[in-house]
Amino acid sequence: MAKKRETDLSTEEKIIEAARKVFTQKGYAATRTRDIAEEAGINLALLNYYFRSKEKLFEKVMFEKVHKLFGAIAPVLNDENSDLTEKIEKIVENYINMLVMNPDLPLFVLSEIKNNSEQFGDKFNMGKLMLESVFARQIRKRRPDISPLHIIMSVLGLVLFPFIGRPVLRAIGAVDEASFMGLMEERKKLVPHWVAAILNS
Amino acid sequence: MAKKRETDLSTEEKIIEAARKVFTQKGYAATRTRDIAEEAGINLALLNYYFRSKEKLFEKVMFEKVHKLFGAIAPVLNDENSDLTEKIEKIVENYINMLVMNPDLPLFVLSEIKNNSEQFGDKFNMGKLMLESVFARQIRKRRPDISPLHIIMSVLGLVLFPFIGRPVLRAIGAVDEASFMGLMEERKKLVPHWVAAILNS
DNA sequence: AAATTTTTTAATCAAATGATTAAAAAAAAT
DNA sequence: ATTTTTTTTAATCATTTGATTAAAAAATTT
Repeated sequence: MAKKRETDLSTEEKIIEAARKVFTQKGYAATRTRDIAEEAGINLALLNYYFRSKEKLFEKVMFEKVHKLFGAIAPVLNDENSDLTEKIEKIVENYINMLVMNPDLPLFVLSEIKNNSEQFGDKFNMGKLMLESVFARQIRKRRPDISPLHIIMSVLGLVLFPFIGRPVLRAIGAVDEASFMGLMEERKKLVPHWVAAILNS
Repeated sequence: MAKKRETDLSTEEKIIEAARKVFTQKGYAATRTRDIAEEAGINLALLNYYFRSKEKLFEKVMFEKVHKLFGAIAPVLNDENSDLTEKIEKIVENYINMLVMNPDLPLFVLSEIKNNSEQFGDKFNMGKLMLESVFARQIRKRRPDISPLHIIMSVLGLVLFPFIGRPVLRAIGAVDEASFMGLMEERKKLVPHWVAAILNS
């Protein structure tokens, strides 16, 4: 049995890096394995040698992306040592910092999940887990009169939607890249204020 | 030259109705013309007889969908006879009423625009038009200290995002169809309140 | 250095898919 | 009723695309 050489990792990493780029840019269905191979600068057969199929490669990329998207909120959900205000500040900051580096992430992940929602059914109790989290409990305590889902959807909408709508805003010439990112920086402070106002309304 | 018969419209309408359904459900790339033909209960060649190609058929559907999505906000933008509060109420109500009937619309349109943003470049000044609308002017008057884009993104985020995130919420078992729609009904009253709170914050 | 294992490639396959063609069926016009 | 036009279908094409195979090249082991 041979040891792994640097080139092994390098080639495999070149392929998956290309896959990240092309899948995120065009979606699963519109991506051709040849696109990925070309982007990685390797032969098509090599892609199937390292990963068994387009779907297997996609699953790897998708797994990463899903974790990146939900990783911004997950560690905050059950933190017993922060209050509601602090949690919201943390979620907003985590998300915007990550999304500025990965602006296409939400639209990619949400689209692919919609087209393949069965695969995410194994996380059957993730919904319950979210609604029984410390975060949800703190929301309920502050506003027993409305569903915590309303607040969660609102926070996520205020933070994620600009990135989801960004392609349209850019297409119609409403913002350029630089000013969009400037607005997102502003939103790190604005959104927590606004959510506080919502919780008091 | 022969007159058009009822069957003409009926067949053409059967095809485009099937196209609406399949394209919206699976997106352009994942849709096969055979799927549409089967859904319409007609021969594949007939699809190419009525519409010249998959792309032409898609353009027809896409045009409708884009207009449906932006039609909920467009007539309100330049209404001189309503104040900011009334406009927000109207936008929220229009949108939620329409989205309850077309929950997949936003994710579909935003995804397809992202993958084909060149085609929407002809509406080059639509961005300027939006930022010079009566609506934008009224926002600026109320809050000269922040970009009206912040408020517009926030209203749209609060209204559209729940529908964009719905596939995930359903996949993780956080809501069933009925309770989701119930929440959206509640949001018709909640979101205008919240936006008012944001504007005062 | 020789043998073995791992990596890479060129060539090719088989299935899927958008589209066309030629002919039949139906409808409309004469 | 006959002719002409329009609609529909079955069969087929050509291209694309995911995947495989057999052989070469490179690296590793012995």
